[in-house]
Amino acid sequence: MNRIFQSEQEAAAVLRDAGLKATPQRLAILRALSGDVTHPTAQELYERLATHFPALSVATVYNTLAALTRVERCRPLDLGGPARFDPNVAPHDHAVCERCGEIRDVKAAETRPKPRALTGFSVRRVEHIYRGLCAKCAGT
Amino acid sequence: MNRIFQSEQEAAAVLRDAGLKATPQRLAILRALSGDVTHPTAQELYERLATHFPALSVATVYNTLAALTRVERCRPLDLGGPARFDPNVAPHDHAVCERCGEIRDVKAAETRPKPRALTGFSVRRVEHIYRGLCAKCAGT
DNA sequence: TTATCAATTGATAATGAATCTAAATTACGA
DNA sequence: TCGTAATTTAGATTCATTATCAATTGATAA
Repeated sequence: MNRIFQSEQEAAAVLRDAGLKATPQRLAILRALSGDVTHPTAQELYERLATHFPALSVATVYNTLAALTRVERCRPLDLGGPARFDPNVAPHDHAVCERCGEIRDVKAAETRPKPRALTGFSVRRVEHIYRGLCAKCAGT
Repeated sequence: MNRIFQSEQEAAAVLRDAGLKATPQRLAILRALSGDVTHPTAQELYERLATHFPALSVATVYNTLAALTRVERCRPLDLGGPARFDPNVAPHDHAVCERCGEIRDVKAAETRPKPRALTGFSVRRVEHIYRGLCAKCAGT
């Protein structure tokens, strides 16, 4: 489970431990992303932060997300459309609603197929995407 | 298994049966894509065809691929980067080489987790992506 | 055949995501 | 406090994709 960084100190430590300078923009981005369950896009994060951080640039958001990814503090999701970012780096899967676009975390299925040898291909990680309708959109 | 359309007649029939006009550009695109195992991008298909079809426009390639997708004759793959198109619409998965980018079809794993009910989410289809290294890149 | 007409095409413009650039700023160890 | 490499920023740039719309064409009916 990923948690929100309560204090700047805590967030700053995370960045420094990863060998990244703890700039105010990075702190803001890290704190905004961590604990966010909605899998925001870079643009969404930017808009959310720009209000309280007028000088922030989109480029910085992209840069920071790339840095955080390198450092295993988040993970990009390619589900079609702009990349989304998941602060939960523990292995898990995703359910995507085909109507409203909601992306929900799914516990890694126990039935998760063993990364079998695919005749020559050495599997590093398996990714599962469940596509369908969320409760709301299924209208249950 | 997907096969190559030997004759234009055959390809034309496929299009008409799907309620699509059998234009020369569509025939060319359908025939180029069918039986292609490389999961080409729209751009790649365009370049391949443009040689023998100078008047072809990229827009037409995109339009046709969208039409073929609607009609279940191919399937777009979002794996990061430009969309790729798979003429194999039978359920199967993909192995993506993280070094060279090769995308290989993988028989739908028998171990494929049952689209379980995800507390409210109704799963329509499950997608698996195996990321790792292909035989060549693993340097075996 | 030929006429008709909606579907389709193609050139280009427009949009959107993401990266690059280069100059100005800044975090942080010495 | 300083020096320096890392970082930020605005804007330009690239690349993928969609939109626009006049001109063309496939399919059908006459």
